[in-house]
Amino acid sequence: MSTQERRGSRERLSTQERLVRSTQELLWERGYVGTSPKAILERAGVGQGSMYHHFSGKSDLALAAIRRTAEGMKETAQECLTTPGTAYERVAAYLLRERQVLRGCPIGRMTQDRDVVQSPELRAPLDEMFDWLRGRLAEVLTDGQRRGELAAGLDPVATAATVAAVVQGGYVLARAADDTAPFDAAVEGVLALLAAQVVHPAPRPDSR
Amino acid sequence: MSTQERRGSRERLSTQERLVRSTQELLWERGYVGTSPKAILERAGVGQGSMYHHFSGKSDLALAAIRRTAEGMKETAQECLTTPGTAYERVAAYLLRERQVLRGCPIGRMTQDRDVVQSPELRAPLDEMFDWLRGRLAEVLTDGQRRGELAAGLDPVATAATVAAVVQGGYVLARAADDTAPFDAAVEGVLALLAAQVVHPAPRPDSR
DNA sequence: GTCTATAAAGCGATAGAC
DNA sequence: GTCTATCGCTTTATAGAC
Repeated sequence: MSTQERRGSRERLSTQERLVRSTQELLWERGYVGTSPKAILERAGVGQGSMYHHFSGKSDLALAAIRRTAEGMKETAQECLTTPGTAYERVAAYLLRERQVLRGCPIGRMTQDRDVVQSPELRAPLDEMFDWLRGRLAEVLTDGQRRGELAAGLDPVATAATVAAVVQGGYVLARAADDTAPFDAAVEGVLALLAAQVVHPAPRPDSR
Repeated sequence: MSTQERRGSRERLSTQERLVRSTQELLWERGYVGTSPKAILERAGVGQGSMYHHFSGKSDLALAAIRRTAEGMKETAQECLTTPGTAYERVAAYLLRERQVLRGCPIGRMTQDRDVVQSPELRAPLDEMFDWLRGRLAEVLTDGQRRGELAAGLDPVATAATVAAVVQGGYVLARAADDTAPFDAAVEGVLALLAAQVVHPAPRPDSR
């Protein structure tokens, strides 16, 4: 970690760091096939030689960018899923967190890129990230069942996959409509279905 | 409609038809950015002049292909959603229909293509298709409520968006994992949540 | 480390013969 | 209608000066 990396402004970052961040942005906006080294260099404000000095080529740079993005997504999700509250509330926090819906998921979008999915190295971070996410969601749901908050009949693993899929599919529907409404509706729908699994203790007549 | 179009074999189709079908396949496999006119021509087995005679260019040909694919998807979905049975069973028929999960959704994938979503003309068929799908799913669910099969508290519009999102997101998760399991789990999860909304009439002790 | 120059290949489109 | 030839541009990468 150089001292330069502490500041947020692009100008003070190392060449390597600027390349990775530019690639992260462009992969999100245009996908792997749609992102050219030239575009990356222009956004990073460096010459072609710098890129081929630090990275072996486009795929190597994309790998660094995808790994970085996947790590960031895990951190964001983890924050939502560890908020205090019931299991339902933690899942809701994940589903309702602020998102740039019309931009879609920077990791999910990579799954539609042929070159990415066909390369075991480039696909690995996606696989690992979604696997982790489903695992964490399942943990939260299992935890809710143990505490008696959620119905025992609920399948935590299947439900976790559903929750993750709703988010990814919500992005797809929203981008097709050029409108965030379908995303919000999909989230609202799954939250309502999940709410029906919340166990309400019988109200005690003598409770204060 | 020429007589040639009646047969299934590629050889007997018109040049125009071969171009459209080749484009449909390539858009599914490689997306819009990843599909070159050259690749289309090679798959269709025609020269470059033929393509520019029948279509104004790549985007024009893509428009024809996307419209065709969207129509096909509507027909397939409609078949599932009009099967005899309860509302739950019809939604289940849609969710559980045979799919080439790892290939993803040919329409959903287009939402990750910058050039497609940024063109109102190319995006229109996607928008229309998903809007129609959510509408039909909502109709089936509303129908189920009217017949007393589904809980009155269920929001048909939101739930329809959830169901559509689970399918689209399921594709994303499956492609990331290079495994159909996450898709199946997501579908299983939403079906279980929906099953909890099915109203079971109180068993009549005197029933035969 | 970073730059510019160059290259071979592919891109989307056009021209014009047949 | 269909073909081949060609165009101007971009892509990904390499070479070599500084």
